[in-house]
Amino acid sequence: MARPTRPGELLPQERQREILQRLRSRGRVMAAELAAELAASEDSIRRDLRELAAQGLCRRVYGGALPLSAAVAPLKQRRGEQVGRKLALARKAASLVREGQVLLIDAGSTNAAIAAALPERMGLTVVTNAPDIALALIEREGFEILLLGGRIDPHIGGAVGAQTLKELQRVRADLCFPGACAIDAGTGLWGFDSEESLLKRAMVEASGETVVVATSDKLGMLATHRIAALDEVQHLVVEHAVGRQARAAFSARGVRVHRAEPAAD
Amino acid sequence: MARPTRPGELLPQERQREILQRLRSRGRVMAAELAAELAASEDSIRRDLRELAAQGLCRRVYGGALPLSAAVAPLKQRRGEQVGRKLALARKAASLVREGQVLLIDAGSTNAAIAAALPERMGLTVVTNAPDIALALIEREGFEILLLGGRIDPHIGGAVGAQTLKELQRVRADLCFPGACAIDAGTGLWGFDSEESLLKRAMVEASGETVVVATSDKLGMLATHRIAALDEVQHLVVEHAVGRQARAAFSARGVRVHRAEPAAD
DNA sequence: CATAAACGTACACAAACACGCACGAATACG
DNA sequence: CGTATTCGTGCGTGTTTGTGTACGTTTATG
Repeated sequence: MARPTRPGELLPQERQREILQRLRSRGRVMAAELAAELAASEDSIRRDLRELAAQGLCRRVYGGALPLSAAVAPLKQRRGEQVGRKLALARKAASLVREGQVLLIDAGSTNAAIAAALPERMGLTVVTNAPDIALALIEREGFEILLLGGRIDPHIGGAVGAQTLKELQRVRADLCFPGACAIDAGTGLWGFDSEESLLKRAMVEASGETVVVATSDKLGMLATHRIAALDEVQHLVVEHAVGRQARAAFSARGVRVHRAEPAAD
Repeated sequence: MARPTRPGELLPQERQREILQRLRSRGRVMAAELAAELAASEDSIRRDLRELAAQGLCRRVYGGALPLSAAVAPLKQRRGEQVGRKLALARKAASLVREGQVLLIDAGSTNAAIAAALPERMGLTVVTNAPDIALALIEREGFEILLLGGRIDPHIGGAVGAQTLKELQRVRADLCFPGACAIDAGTGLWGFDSEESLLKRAMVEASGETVVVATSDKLGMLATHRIAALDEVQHLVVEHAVGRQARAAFSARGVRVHRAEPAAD
């Protein structure tokens, strides 16, 4: 393939702009990662990095590049324990997504992390009721974004209520990420808020498969509002530390359990 | 084909205007793509691009052209650009809001500044199609927020299209802030993008009063898509530097003109 | 110290490009 | 009314630019 610019592809300058943006928001970029996300060969990525470094816009390191020590602050914030764990979960969850799928992503900080971890240039369509998730995806590229409207609940950070429910019924998704719920191997999926649970229920119904991403404290927990039975949940993403027994309890009931990588740094 | 003007064809200037518009709405154009869409040879397109670049209206790159990095710098930067000027405008615009009103706020960096300048604890309801505006208000307190759903245009930074239009029709607002448009004392309000303008038009219709907040470059400017006549605009907020004559042209036609305080910065 | 991944360089190829030219149409002018 | 001029266009020419591949070198890691 020796074509400089193909219809759906990125121009070199666009790619470099994209790299700089990632550099700012993530604090680091890796060549192989960029190659996959920007649909270019590692060689082209390396060429870009070389140019950017020559312009003094980044610092090259073995494996990728770092910002010019300017935007270290966001990286430090990211180092927070909770955030590190969520990042690992999010990465695992994002890895379940396949080319061209339609994703239904609920509001919530864990789901926001998942959205941030989604690969670009895979022709993904994201339907969400959360402004922060929509905003994060706008600032990246290559996503078809569908916003669910309605009255916003400030505590949830997204639209809920009848209007949202109604809009949701016009959507069919492949994969659904209902936000923070409690999940129990015997009784299924539970939510804490009435209206919120109603919406999550509708999301599960509107999707082919459902992925539950659960921090450890949500495992084996019950709550007041029933969202779905366990056989409506196809995937469960848990933290690395979750023991074999706990995982087996779910996989025995037909749920595919995915364990996140141990939080690196 | 060597005829300058053939019945169905575009004049060079028309073509260039068309290119600029695409550049605005898509964030990039490619020579081959334009050639197909505008029914011209790539050579002509390249000539156009060369001229536009010479005029400083775009940046040429191998394969096509990009907006002048200022315009393309996704929201985050654009927001930070003319903060001083926009802040002054936003403050003035926010001062027009009265207790308990329902506001209809379009997407755009200026409008985001207005939303940020809105007073809390006034029982305001904000209806918006922009995730960033919704998010900013969630993080404050005392606002009732209604999100308009629909497909999101990444360059506009908000929902547009048929779905959004439909949802909008279920809303009545007191005050409307259509985002960055061109305004002319003779012909009224104009927009740059077709779908975007359609939405703005609907916003104006759904509101009791309309407030146009215009940076100086938008005054007396025309564009391709008509949004509203001048008698549908009740308020115009302009920068401090705008001269008496320009202001009089509007106030003579029944528009209340508000001048922002001089930018402090 | 062995090994694999990441890196840089050199090269070939195709797309995109700039330039010059000729043609057709509209306009200007005697 | 005929001729000259101007302008935009398409086509051929050679050049530039970005990309992938191949191969040797450097770097991190156990």
